[in-house]
Amino acid sequence: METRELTYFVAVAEELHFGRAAERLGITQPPLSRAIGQLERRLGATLFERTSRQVTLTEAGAVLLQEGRAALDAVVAAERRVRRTAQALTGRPSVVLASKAGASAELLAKLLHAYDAEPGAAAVEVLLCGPGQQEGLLRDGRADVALLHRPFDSIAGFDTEELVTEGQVLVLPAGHPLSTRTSVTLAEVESLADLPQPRWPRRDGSYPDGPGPEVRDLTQLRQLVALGRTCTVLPESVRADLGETLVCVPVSDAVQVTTVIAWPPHSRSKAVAGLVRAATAG
Amino acid sequence: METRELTYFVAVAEELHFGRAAERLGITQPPLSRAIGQLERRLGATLFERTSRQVTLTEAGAVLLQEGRAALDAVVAAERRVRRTAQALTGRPSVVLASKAGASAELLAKLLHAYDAEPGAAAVEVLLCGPGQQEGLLRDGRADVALLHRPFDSIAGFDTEELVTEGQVLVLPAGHPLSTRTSVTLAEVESLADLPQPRWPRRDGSYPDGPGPEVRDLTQLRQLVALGRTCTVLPESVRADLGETLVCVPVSDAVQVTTVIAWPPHSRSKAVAGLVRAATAG
DNA sequence: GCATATCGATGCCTGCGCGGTATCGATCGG
DNA sequence: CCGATCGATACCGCGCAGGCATCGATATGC
Repeated sequence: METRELTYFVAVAEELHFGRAAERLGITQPPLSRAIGQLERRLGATLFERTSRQVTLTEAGAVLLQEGRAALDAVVAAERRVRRTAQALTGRPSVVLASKAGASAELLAKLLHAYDAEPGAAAVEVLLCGPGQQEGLLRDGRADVALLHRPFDSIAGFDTEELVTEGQVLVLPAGHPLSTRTSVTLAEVESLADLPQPRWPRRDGSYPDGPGPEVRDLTQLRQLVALGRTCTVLPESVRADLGETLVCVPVSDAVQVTTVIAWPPHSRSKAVAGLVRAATAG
Repeated sequence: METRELTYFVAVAEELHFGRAAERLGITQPPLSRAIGQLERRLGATLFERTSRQVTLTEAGAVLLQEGRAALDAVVAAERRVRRTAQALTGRPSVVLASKAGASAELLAKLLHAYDAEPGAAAVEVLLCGPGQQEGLLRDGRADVALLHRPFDSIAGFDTEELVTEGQVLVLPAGHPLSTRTSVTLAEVESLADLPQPRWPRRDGSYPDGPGPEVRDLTQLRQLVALGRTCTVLPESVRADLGETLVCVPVSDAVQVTTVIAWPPHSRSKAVAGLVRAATAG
């Protein structure tokens, strides 16, 4: 199976429409139809059920979508990492570390400081991204190592080391009735009709339904909390960079959040190893 | 990057010889040279340092070998798993479970029994293989789920659930001086000049140097122990199928061995989920 | 109910690129 | 210095990917 065929298949499987998929791929529809047909013949499996009005995935197709995405990610990751190591030879080597913007800020600072002190430390490019994106960055080679937060981020398929575990706090606008409490429960948080929970984007970028505001990052979120439009439950460490207008109250029954450092399981990179060492030593 | 190019690259990287690599690939040397050259140009990286007498990997080449193998495995795994799910639709679905021949026999039997009792259980094909091979089987899709033994097998990149943890015992021919002891230490085992430790094959099939006999599986090993040519340290559960001629003595300071059930992190398969459930429930 | 639009499949053609043969050029051994 | 080894290059032919035109099926509008 060639990566070209896989790319074509994934495009059709995602669009469920040959014409749009072809457009996305920058080719015309006929060769795409033929490529998929040929792939099906070679695999001995029907991947799509198609009428002239509708295209649906078969079970075999669903399997190929899942596995094929992983395979394609692995291929482009290989490509990117080779490019980067080649560049590294003509300059100071560098690693890309992905972290959620705003999360684990203090930990990240300490980590970078500790690693920089190591002899032969590489330049660390920090890639701050939205929640749920680090996984993809790590999988397709745009990042070499990432800070993830269990149980929110999936660590499936990566090697990890635990760094810190912390409880969660409710972040409220100052002056809210609950802001003087010493502790609240999740049930109380969810029943706050005046401060509906914010809605985060799914993998595909769409938002679930609900009354709360749509948010993409912590800066937005902080602003919306300060404006009294929402409240949110976050790991304790956010306390560090909250201003005067926001208040934290521990949530007694929220799950513990563990920050882990994660990397692709076969990483050969000395820089990644050094970062992991610096992280776990600190 | 096309999988064909990756396959070519891996062949050359493994052989470090264009002629032999071409032969292995079933093509002639010139197109192979061109394919590699083109790949290097497209990646903007030199992958091999070649004189007319010697080919060596560059650092970028080493990275591509590592990542490229993983990527190729992912591609062929996708292919195999699609083929298998398509077959499964025209008959009873089946899962392939890989386990080291001879290891965890009792656990495996219990697991299969428990799973068979589930409603809608798939047929389980058991693939008994040599030590260190399960990882590859799972990675390239020949197996869907495997029983691994930490810390011997690498679980990097898989999802796992721990099943049992056990100590290790020294397996000796009956009548050996140490066979009457209630416990021994690793130091004692290693100093047994009359019974040198057996040598297991590496990934590539070659054997390390040393005085002990070369072994490929537990049956061979058991026979060699019985013949008084070697001794070995194995998890306790081997006691179950040792005959009269072999004796076990607990090793006080050997690492604990954990048997885990492992599967590719994105597995969609109900059968795999069922097996994992049966394993952890038992 | 007929005309029309939509959409995937098919037939046909062209050009690129993969693979083969022949050969060159560099390096090492005798 | 000659020959053997091995990767690179030149040249050629064929297969296949991709484009255009069109077909057949199905849902939609008047």
